[in-house]
Amino acid sequence: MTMPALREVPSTLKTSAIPLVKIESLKVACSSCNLRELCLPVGLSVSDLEQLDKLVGTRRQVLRGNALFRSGDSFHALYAVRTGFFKTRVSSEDGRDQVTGFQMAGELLGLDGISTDRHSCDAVALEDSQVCVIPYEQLESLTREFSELQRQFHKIMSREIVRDHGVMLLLGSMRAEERLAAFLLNLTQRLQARGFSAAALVLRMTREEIGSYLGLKLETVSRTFSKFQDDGILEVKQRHLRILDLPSLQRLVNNSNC
Amino acid sequence: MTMPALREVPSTLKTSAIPLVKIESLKVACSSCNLRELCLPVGLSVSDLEQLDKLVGTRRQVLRGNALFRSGDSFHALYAVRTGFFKTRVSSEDGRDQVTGFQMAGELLGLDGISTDRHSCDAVALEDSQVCVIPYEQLESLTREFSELQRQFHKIMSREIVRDHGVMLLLGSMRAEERLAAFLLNLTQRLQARGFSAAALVLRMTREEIGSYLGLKLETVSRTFSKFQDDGILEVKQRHLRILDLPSLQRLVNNSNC
DNA sequence: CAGCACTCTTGACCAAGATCAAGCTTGTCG
DNA sequence: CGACAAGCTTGATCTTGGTCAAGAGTGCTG
Repeated sequence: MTMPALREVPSTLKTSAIPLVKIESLKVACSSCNLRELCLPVGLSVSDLEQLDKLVGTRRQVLRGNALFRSGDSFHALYAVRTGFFKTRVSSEDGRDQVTGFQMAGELLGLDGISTDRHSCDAVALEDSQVCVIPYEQLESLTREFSELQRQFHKIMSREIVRDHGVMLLLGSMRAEERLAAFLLNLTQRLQARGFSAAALVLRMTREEIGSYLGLKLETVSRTFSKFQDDGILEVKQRHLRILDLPSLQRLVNNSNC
Repeated sequence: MTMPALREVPSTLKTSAIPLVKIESLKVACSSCNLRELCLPVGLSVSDLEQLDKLVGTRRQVLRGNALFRSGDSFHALYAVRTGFFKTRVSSEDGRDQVTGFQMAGELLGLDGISTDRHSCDAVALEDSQVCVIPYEQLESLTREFSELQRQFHKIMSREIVRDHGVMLLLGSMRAEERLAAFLLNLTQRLQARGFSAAALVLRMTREEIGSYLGLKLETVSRTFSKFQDDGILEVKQRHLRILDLPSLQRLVNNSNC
């Protein structure tokens, strides 16, 4: 599998400046989407699902390196990743970036925008991707009518808060090896839930992006990968990983100080 | 002002084991609460507010060192801090804690519980406190009827997500002085929004709790306080702080590398 | 195909913050 | 009042991960 260099497209060319590719022809209804057990529709009845189908009309393609939205963009919709892979990041005024998450198929993007009607982070595609557009006004109306959808939506927001707390725990109290191990375990769990092998994976992000997410420098990420390889825990070939000793990884995360 | 030692009450005595003090006599309706411009009611019409009054019936007192809820407790209600001060914390399996936030009057606790119907963090009172109990089932029903309340509730959840991203940025990319400066600025802003002086404040938490929140050890927090005092930025007397040079603090957060 | 841009790896060295330890302050309680 | 317990400060030392630098791998592009 080829993995060409990801050059970020200059900011001026991003988001609204790029003609949005809408893909109505390839329309797939939520009710027949193979992600419906992972995405917004989880737990919905057939009739609720039909309502959701009316809501999620358009899809949008985002090419690698382009932003789905950027900090400051006005907020109109949530996005469900249909194919591909994203990162989200926040920036401080003095230009420092922090990757706040990586999103794969079935995961929701844009919840940050609800609070102020403007997005407060960037969402950038790490490979050519497609998202389902969920107009927010309409979603709010629909959740007022269908309590199961409302419940599911609230759970998704709450889950994001819980996830963020987990990242804080990682950033605030784990050492480099523990952070990387926790990251890898989380990735493989999510890939497994999508039917991929738990043992072999291809990273979609650079060492620098992993480092930013984990509060480490790229050199430390690289060294830690090498150490895991030396210890027989991983096989690392650039972005291709094979997990050789899952229990060791789990031990690193749980029994860290032993 | 006295500040007696905070001994944490043993876990077995907490939450449900302690007879909950319900304070119906002191009932204050949301519509006449002096926190209504900071709390859930923000932006609601008079008629919506009257609905909210019906929902928020009981209050509950939580004494210093006691938990309002703990990780694993089943989730029934959100809580709005009416008086006092809380911390929330998550724990990893191997016993490490991470303080994920400090909550003061008007702020909401318990959003973490929505995702799995169980709380995933502890909320502990740092001083004797009172909270308004917001039964969650009823809140959901009410938000289906009143779109302004719905909108406000969603904004609060989203704001929590955005706040968490800010903490990740802090934990992932700032140095000790910057972290403490950012923490102090955040605290004073929130105190100011509640009508307190921006220049003088009394910390409700220990150095260790600040350290946990900021991903630092208590000694580092203490040393950094001392450094700020030596630099003429702060006056530090145990938990009593006076901010002498606000611009310097702001510069520390923004122009960190200059 | 050559050159380039980007990413990754590795080594040498450095520094921020952790750890360990001692002593001090403040408030509690018998 | 005196002893004790928490919490805080400060010093000395150590460790982890950051910084700087060089070089190698990979794939794109002219």
